[in-house]
Amino acid sequence: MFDVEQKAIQARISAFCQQNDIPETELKWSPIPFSGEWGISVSFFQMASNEAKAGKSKGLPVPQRASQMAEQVKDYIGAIPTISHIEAVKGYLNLYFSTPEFAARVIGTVLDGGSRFGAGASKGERVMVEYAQPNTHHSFHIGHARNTILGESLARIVEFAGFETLRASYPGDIGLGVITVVWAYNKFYKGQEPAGVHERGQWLANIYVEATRLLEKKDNESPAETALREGYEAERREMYQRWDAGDPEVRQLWLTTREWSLEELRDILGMLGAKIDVWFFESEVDEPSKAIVQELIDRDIATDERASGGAVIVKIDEKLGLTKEKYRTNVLLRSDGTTLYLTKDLALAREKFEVYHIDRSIYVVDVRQSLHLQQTFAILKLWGFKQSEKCYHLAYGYVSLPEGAMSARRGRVVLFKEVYDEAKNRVLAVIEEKNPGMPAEERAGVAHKVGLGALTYSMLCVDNNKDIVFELDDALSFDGRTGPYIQNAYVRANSILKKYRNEGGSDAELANPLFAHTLSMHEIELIEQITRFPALVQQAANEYRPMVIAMYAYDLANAFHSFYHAVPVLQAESEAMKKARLSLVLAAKQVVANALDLLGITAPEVM
RNA sequence: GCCCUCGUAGCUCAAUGGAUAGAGCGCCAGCCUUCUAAGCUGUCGGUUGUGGGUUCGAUCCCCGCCGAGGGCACCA
Repeated sequence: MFDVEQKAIQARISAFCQQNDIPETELKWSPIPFSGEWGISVSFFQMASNEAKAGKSKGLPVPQRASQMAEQVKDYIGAIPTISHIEAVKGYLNLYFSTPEFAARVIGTVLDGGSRFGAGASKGERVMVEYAQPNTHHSFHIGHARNTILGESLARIVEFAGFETLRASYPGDIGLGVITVVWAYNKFYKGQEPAGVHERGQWLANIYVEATRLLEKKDNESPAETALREGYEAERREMYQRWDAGDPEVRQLWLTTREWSLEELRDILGMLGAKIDVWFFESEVDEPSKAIVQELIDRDIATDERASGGAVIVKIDEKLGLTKEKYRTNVLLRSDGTTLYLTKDLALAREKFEVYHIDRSIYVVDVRQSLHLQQTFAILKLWGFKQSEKCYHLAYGYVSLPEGAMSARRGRVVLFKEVYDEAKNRVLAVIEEKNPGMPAEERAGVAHKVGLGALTYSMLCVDNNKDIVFELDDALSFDGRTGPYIQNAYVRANSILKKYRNEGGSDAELANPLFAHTLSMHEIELIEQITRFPALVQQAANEYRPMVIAMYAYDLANAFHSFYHAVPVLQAESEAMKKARLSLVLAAKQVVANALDLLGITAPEVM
């Protein structure tokens, strides 16, 4: 936002270096640690060090020389328009902005940009974010929620940063676990169907737990129990074979129950604000993946050991010419000719490249699959896809419970829907306590937004690589560094603006603010936070880290809350000051909304 | 055995080569007759696991050690 000033200063420093025989050094710009004023700074340590290394030392230790350079540059630069004053301190050159001009420029830019403020120019690249890969016929638990929340936020961030973005979901709709449910449903519950999308989905998940128990070998089994269990096992195996052969009856059962799961999944994705563009079903990449195997054998990438009773494998390290083991060897096709996860991921990747023409591919997948994905990318490279260089595994730590790992098979999970319902109830209780005047018809909507805001933020404010132990009270906290804290900043800004409008004010009057008054520390801090947003969007997108935005949203809200508390807006001393501050409130509200939107969080107008 | 991630305040986490390592929670003390107290202000709290190295400068980069978690061909 201050490119013009920065470049002008940079040019002056360059000239200074040439005149004084100092080797040119790339300058590192950073904000000045906040001291009640506002500006940018540049350090001279690197330059002093380079000078010494080039044998042009002026006989001073680097830190002293850096200080000296800062002093000299300060005198050399002279006055710069819109920079109010310059100081040299401890090897840094600090340039302070002329606040009235900069404040007006910043607020004007935000109000012009609106919901697009902070968005980057088009990158000319198409990126696909693959997330939301739950198995069908199972439950959508809090671990899936982390995946989906992270993926959706990342998709919003890269899109906002300037990438054309496609969101992809890859449900695991086939496999032994799925068949287990179909078998048990068919055997024990055929024809039944609970009412309600979520009730039905959870009911299916319970069937899975029950079926797993029936099929599991127990200690001290009686011969009769063993026979029964083995009978079940044979039925399940037969059902899988019939599915594989395309048996219409089994396929119909599978499709019907699958649709129940997908209905629930779509409902949950809707709640989380995730709009999936492309659905890949595991069952649909199975056949294409088999064809790939032959191609890879023909091209001598894969090794066919089936003749000797083995499988089709890829010796990845060997093919890449690596001497140290890194990607190791993996199986592409079982000895019985059936495909594996890796096989399907290859087929899927090819479809992404050839059908959707993506340049960049992001996989939001549990950290435990790191090796698998590195292997996938390595094989894609061997296969000749140059996009493999731009495949990225966004690995995130898994979510466990205080009592240990979650297990869908054992029914030891915390369901997303349960947490969501609890979140809403807790928000409703807080509304009853703090805002009893809120109309009844408004409460459900606010509870939805704030409850999900709390949960979503708790998932995003931790770096992806951290494991999370899920504690309901922590995830649904409304105080401190939380979603509701940030939403509340939005609500308070809205509240001021609402009152202003009710008193006959219009937003048009705020469009071109003049900051003629001496700005308080709180106003400056708030404006400074606002200016950081566009650069942080780019950083978050480059690093694939929604947490960057999550941290920022809190800092911004924090600056607003402090401002709100300390600085009167509608009661400002003068009309001009009131207008300027209202513009600032309007801009702050906009940026809070933009940042929250990138996190997949909606701010309510009241709470 | 090999590979990956991590180790920062009592707890949960930021800071990815720069100025005095920051927040939240918890504890303690203040602030609602004023735009929403889901808030604000203040206090307490640190040998950044450990030993070296690189650098003008290291929580950050490199090496060793200690500790925690995860992964390593016919599961996904």
